[in-house]
Amino acid sequence: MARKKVDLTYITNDSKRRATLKKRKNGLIKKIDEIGILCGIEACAIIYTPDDPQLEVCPSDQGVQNVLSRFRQVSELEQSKKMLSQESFLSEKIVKAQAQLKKLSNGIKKKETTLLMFQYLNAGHIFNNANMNDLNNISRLIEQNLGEIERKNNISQVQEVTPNVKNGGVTVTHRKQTIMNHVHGLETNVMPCKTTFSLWP
Amino acid sequence: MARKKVDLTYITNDSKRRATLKKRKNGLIKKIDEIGILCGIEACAIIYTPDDPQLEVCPSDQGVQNVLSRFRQVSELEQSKKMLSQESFLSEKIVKAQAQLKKLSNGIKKKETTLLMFQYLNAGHIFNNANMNDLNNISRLIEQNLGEIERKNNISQVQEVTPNVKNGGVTVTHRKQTIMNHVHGLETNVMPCKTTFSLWP
DNA sequence: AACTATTTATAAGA
DNA sequence: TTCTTATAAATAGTT
Repeated sequence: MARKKVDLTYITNDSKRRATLKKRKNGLIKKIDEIGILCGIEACAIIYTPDDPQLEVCPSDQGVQNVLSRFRQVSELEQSKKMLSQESFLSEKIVKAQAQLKKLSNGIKKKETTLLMFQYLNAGHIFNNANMNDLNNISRLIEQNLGEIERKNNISQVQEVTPNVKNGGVTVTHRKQTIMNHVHGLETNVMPCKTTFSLWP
Repeated sequence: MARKKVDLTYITNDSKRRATLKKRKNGLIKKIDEIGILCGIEACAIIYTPDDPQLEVCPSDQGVQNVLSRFRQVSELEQSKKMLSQESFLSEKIVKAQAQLKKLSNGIKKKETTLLMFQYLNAGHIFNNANMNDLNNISRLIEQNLGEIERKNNISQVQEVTPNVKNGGVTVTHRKQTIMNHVHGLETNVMPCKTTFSLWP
């Protein structure tokens, strides 16, 4: 918007294109911030720039930023020592991480924002993986069953998958326990986040 | 931006706020579109409006739109018949869905976009669930191991979690198989997507 | 990175 | 609400 009407086609000139991207990215950040504040809604934008490996976060929610940087630190740490697999150590880490997250997520709004950020981070490293549809199926599945898992903390009964009308779902006690074992055994083997976004909550 | 300088505070007047949201939302869509075209990058925005349950998708990628609507149809279908749990039927559905996705994801770019969309849809229904941190941990874990699972399609060896330097990871053959059982047994018990976004890829 | 001539977005008004 | 218009804001080209 200036000096000349934009013609909406790919800018082939490299430096010109990078300049435009920078300017418009900033404009977009501002707009996203504004619409959120003015209209009292959650808004964010993702700009995927393959060449520029920078992850930006709006300074509006310091809590989320803290979570993010902590998350990234853990990712890097685990990347360099992938071999750690002592269950006691790992489950201790999970408990700590959960406590931190719970502390940060006192309001539902904050919770939602935090979740979004994790989703995007996740998307970042999943991009380098072919099994996205599998992952999607599995995460839906697990999400659905986690609540039940937590309620029945002491599971000893070995049971097969059977319909359970009262629950409006399926009873999978034995299998759920096995999933939890997985989590505790492998949680910190985090994939490095090779793909990056510009991102604002 | 007009007639008066905006003061950046929440607009308390209801109709005014809705009007502003509508205008600025449109502006944002346009900007997102433009930056993507001009700079040749992937860009999208999410605007979470609790009251307006509409999921918008830019008409730029018809393929993604198709996937989305199909995905939503499946979600609704499964919501109304949560009880289906015959493994044969379900794994057949998974195979079909995977084929569809593969067809749509011929380029990496398209693949990335599709994944983003699924992530957001996911975020939508996870919002109504308290276990987001658990889910995040688990999905990272599973994502990491799925590639290996697929390679070893016929797993019969029962093995405990042991360090495996050659893989740069952990051998979890038995447990992985169990996770796959879960997937096949429960995949279509999809949570309804109660929360909605405005969304553009 | 800063500047400015313009275009574009939009707050208020009709 | 939708349309119009005066003005603020964003930004293309320039330095």
